[in-house]
Amino acid sequence: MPPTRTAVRPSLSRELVADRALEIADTEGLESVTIRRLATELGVTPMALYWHFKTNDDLLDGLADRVLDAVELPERSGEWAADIRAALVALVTAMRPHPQAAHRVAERVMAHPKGLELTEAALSALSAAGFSPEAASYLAMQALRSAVAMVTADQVDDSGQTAEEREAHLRRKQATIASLDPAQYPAVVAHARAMTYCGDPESLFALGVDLFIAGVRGLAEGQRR
Amino acid sequence: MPPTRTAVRPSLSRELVADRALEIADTEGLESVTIRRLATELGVTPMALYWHFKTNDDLLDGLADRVLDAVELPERSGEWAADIRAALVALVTAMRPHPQAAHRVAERVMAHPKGLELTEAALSALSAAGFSPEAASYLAMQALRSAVAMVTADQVDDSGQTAEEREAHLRRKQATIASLDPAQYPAVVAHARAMTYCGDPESLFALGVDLFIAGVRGLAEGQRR
DNA sequence: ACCTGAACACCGTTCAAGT
DNA sequence: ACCTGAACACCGTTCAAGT
Repeated sequence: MPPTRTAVRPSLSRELVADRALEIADTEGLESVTIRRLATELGVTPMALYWHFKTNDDLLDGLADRVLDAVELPERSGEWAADIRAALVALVTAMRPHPQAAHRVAERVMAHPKGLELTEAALSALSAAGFSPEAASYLAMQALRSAVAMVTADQVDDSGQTAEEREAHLRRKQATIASLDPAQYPAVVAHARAMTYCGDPESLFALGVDLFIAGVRGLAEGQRR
Repeated sequence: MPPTRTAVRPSLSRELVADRALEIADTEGLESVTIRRLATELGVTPMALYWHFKTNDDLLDGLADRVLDAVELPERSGEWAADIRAALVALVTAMRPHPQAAHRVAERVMAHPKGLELTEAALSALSAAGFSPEAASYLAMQALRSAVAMVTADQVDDSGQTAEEREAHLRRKQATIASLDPAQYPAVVAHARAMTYCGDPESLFALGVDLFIAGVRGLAEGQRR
């Protein structure tokens, strides 16, 4: 019965495949996203995926695009600091559920309509703040990278591992730091707990945004001094 | 004549292998650093490298450590802003020749004596600035990520390619941006040139450092208000 | 201590073919 | 349009063995 064939295995689409790939990336890391692995999970031949994606790289782009698809564009207020903050928060919010994919997402920003909207908002805000095109461009890119930094801040490194592996890694790391010579690295040893466990992710997230905004504000004041 | 055997192929060492790996990473990207490829270049069996490195991951750690080895530790001045700036500049200076390895280097900072020295300087400076252990730890890590961002700023994405490929990619990107609808993305189109070509890397580098310092200074003032 | 050789289970990708 | 099958050239890694 050919009509119910889709009940057995719904035919693939670029979005469907990319979403499955994103799930793999979230749980096991980006480098677990392979054509062959993905094909097996989708119950399909590796070659089937080549109809939807040119290469494995293209697949990873598709995965990143799914994250950008979810960006909810902020409305402009006209106040430059508020606008650039809103753009930054919008991007970070979309990326937070997918820290493992963050780097890829950043690379795709200029190739995606939502990414371009965010960049547009950032650039016009920075221009309004008085920065030259060169400075504004650099700061916009730095905002992008700050967003990646915020999103990946909890996990000490973004080597793709499962959640349990990463926790174990964190514990090992804290033990290592705590066992350092306090005479040689007093501040590091004193910060062992704070460096590895983040009690309140929300407040650190806010701190990251504030840091960037404060930096831009400081530079802007210097600029027009 | 066994004594001159070393003239044909000097015996391997962890540092020698890592340095060759770093060269490959610099010219062709991190993912071109494979055990087999490296073995071929060194005129040796793939398995020979397993004597010096446990896994391919360990090899990449070794490569990153070579970058950190070259860090020249700044002397402390006692003024916190100057001290954290000096630490940031020291790290960026060491990483700049190796942008492709920057991410890996950042991950190794807490596992390397030079990295620990930098962290020690950053944490004690941030404590002196009045930040809590949690905030200081977060800002120190953000400094690290800012450093990575600065180093990789020129190359639009860090997908490992040769220098020529990256230039071509840049040109293509500029063309793409320039061909966007100016009605929809006026600021982006206006910044097409500034976004893709960086006239003076030094000044942008300075801007990145200034941005971070200004941000920390702004937060510190808010903190003790 | 330091390196070789054979083997295994992965991987991306091309080409030709099926429906 | 959408997918299969066989094949090729890579890859990391284990195990046993050589000197």
